[in-house]
Amino acid sequence: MSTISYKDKKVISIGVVSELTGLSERQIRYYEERQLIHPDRTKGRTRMYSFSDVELLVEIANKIEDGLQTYEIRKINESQKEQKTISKEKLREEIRGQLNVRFGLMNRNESKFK
Amino acid sequence: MSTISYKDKKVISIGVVSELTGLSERQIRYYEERQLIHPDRTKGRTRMYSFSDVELLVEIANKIEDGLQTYEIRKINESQKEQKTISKEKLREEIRGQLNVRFGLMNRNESKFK
DNA sequence: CAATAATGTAAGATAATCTAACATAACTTA
DNA sequence: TAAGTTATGTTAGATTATCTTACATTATTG
Repeated sequence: MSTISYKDKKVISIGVVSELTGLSERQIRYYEERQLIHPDRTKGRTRMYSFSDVELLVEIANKIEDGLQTYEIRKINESQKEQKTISKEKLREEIRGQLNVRFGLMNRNESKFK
Repeated sequence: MSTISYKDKKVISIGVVSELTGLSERQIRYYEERQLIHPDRTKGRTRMYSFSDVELLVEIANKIEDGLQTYEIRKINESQKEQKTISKEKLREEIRGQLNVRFGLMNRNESKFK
């Protein structure tokens, strides 16, 4: 659990993100202002993005092209995040169920939510 | 074939690489000078590295710690690269063999080496 | 029409990187 | 042992990249 892959490591600065996405730096910073994206910062305050962020930005760009407004996109993204959490929890339950069937286990060490 | 994953995309600048590897920028540039590593460059001549490069640098650092010299490490890396090419070719042959067994095919379109 | 949204652009400041050079300690080698 | 080589540090000056803030503009929306 919680193994952080390369995809989620925030190691890319804004110039490269701009090239990868085709968005201007102005746009990328603006989407942050509208809370669609959340880069890390270095000590020097340089924004750092992950490949996941790049993917997200491309999705954002598509939605903008479709005429959506930033606050709508934020809502969508937030509800998707919820969705993901839920389905992860469901997956966990499923797995737990299967383990119980196979080994007849009760939940031991780990508390139900973590 | 030749799908380039995030791992091989050269999007990381030297400061971050330094943090990820624990090596000084001086060391990283020196290993380039000794041809152990081959970053891309932006138009502005900023060096750009991939996660694979980061992994390679960690291996290099370990070998240096073991007392190897850069030219020895380069030889090792080069022969490993050869090795990889060979084993990939072997894998290809194996697969080809299996396909032939299953479907009775001869090599059609693709020339033997590419 | 007045406000908001999305984006461009410019200016000045700061951070990050580059190259080149000099220094040095630890090895090698002739 | 003297002279070169290796690996690394450090410094300096130049250049590139990024940051923030502000002002401008066009389109959209209430």
